[in-house]
Amino acid sequence: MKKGKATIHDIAEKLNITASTVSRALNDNPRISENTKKLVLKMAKQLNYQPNHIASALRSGKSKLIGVLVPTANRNFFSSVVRGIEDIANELDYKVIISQSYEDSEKEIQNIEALLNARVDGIIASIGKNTENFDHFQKVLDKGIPLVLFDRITNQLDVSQVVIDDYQGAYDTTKHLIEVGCKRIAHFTSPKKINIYKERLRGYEDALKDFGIPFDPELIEESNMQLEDGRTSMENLINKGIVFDAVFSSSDYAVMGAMQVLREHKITVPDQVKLAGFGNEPFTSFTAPPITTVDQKSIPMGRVTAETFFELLKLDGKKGNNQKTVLKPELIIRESTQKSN
Amino acid sequence: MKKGKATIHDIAEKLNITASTVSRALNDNPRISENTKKLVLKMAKQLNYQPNHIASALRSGKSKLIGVLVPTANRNFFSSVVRGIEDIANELDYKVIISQSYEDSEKEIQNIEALLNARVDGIIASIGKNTENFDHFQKVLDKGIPLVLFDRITNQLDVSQVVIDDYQGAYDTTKHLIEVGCKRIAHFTSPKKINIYKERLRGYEDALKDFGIPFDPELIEESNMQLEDGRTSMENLINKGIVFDAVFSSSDYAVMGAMQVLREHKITVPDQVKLAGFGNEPFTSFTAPPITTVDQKSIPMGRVTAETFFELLKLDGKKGNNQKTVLKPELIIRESTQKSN
DNA sequence: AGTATTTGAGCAATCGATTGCATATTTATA
DNA sequence: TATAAATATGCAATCGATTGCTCAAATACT
Repeated sequence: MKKGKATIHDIAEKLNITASTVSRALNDNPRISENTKKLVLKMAKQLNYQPNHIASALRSGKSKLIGVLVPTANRNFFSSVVRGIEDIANELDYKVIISQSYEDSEKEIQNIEALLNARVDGIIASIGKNTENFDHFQKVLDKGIPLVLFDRITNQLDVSQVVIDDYQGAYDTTKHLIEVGCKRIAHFTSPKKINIYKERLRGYEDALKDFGIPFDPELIEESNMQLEDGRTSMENLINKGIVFDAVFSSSDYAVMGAMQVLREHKITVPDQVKLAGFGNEPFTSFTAPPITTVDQKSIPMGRVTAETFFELLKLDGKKGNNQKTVLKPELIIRESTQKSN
Repeated sequence: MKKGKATIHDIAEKLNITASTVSRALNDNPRISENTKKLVLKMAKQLNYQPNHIASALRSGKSKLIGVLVPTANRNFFSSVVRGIEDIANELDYKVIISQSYEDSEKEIQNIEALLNARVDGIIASIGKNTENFDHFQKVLDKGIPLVLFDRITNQLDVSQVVIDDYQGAYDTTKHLIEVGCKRIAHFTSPKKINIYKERLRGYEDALKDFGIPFDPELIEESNMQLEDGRTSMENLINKGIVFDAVFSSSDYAVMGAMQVLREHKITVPDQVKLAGFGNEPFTSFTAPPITTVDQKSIPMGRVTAETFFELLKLDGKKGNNQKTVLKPELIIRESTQKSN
């Protein structure tokens, strides 16, 4: 078959009208009569007409593509956010290009470049952990291209953003640990510049303060927050002989590592040490015992992010006020923080 | 700023040559002198020229976009395959549009439609579990658009595909269980039409046969293979009073569920029952005990799939022989199948 | 020197849809 | 019944890059 390419011209020809009319009819332009629209639609169906988005993108300057940049699609949180974004985007007839930075600054820069080259109408991004320079994002803003950041944000950019209340999540978790009797709560955090870890640390500190528990810097372990790092952190605590009865980790992965090390040392969870993570990665519910964690409301976050994005898009380059949305996280209490007898 | 749009015309003007020459120079066309090329490249850099892929796509009919359709990007296996694909694609200056079917046939059809509408140059896909009708893929083939399937394939389509040797993986795993002393090995599988589960079942059966262990249909549990299904399957076995000393599950998720139920029943792993999964999802290494599983070589699979795809692309619609690549899986032996004393 | 080749570059059409600016036909208003 | 206003459609340029064809100049070959 000859590439079944029906164009608006073919429709026009059959109907003895012009392509402009067909184009307008298809776009439901009010200047076209209902009758003509009906005819055009019918003929379009009959010819199995498929609009050529490329042509339309070229002329209109709108590609109907959104670039989504995430550190990795492989994390439940990110893939769920993406799903939320897709839900909204697809409703509005936009497609989503996902690209992954793998927490690599260099790749992040390249990906932004590539997305712009693909002529996306805008970008939704979550910043890689190791990114400390934000010029590539600033460039996007400078070009007047809609940009929304979610979760991994920075305040070095004047940009719309959607986050959860990391402070609150951390505060609630720490409070919960205190309420189940913990007095020496270790905290795993990251030395990286991204806000989320700082906020979680702050929530932890404030909860301690509010409940009259002294903050002890010895209980803070900084790392890259992967599973292996969690193991190392836990081994550090144990080897240094530091006394602790709980760990609140800013990452589920790290707390998982900690749990492994505890088990190897025959230290029981939750009896001797209670554990809480952050992120509600699926595996936290699989483990024995299942791990208390903070749900980041990923799908709502995706939807809100997309909505914010589309509002920005509507402004069409006109500078509006940047929106900053903060979603409430949810503490998911599981066995790992069960009160000991 | 005025959308900093430098076009080939701008370059041409500055250099007092025509756009055609610029275009050819940029594409390294042999009909253009080295000298001119050098000048063009220099001016392009100077004007910060960014090629408009949309325009080029319209004219050339090549969008340099590949549509990748996966059930969910949220699974380590799929996201790793995607990563492998991206690696190769980016090297060749192609971008990847990921779209997720969420194992929903309807969404799968829509996504294929959307990808075609986005004028991707071709599609790489893994079929959703619930898909039993393949017309939408056939349509892609009929249009002469390159299509490569990986992992979740079907033999109802005449198409290039990349899989791992599921049979071998299952055979090796079963053999391993037999070698560590198991005689009553249950198998979790799916009733779905996709090949992978059938092949794994076949590998399981053949290994039993080769080692003189009778096949017992009572030991086969069919389900959708999610964590919950694994729980149910395990409960079924226990409730029916079926004797078994191992489970080989075609899914890591299901085996995880089984492990939970075993623990609840105070049945120890690996002493009383040994467990093996399939997929090498990261969490299988987190659990206590870590679970023996089969690694599906996801990144190589992605790379091979992409390579197959690009070969197809080179044929440019000319019917070549469909390639079928089978990769060797790797049995990852962990504590859950440790020989009992 | 005279014709044949090769080399380098320009012209203009094209990809398919969109859109500002007419124009023609009705309908409404004075 | 003119004239203004509204309605429905056409014309032609345009988005930016690509490409078949043509042509001039330079080089090669009897």
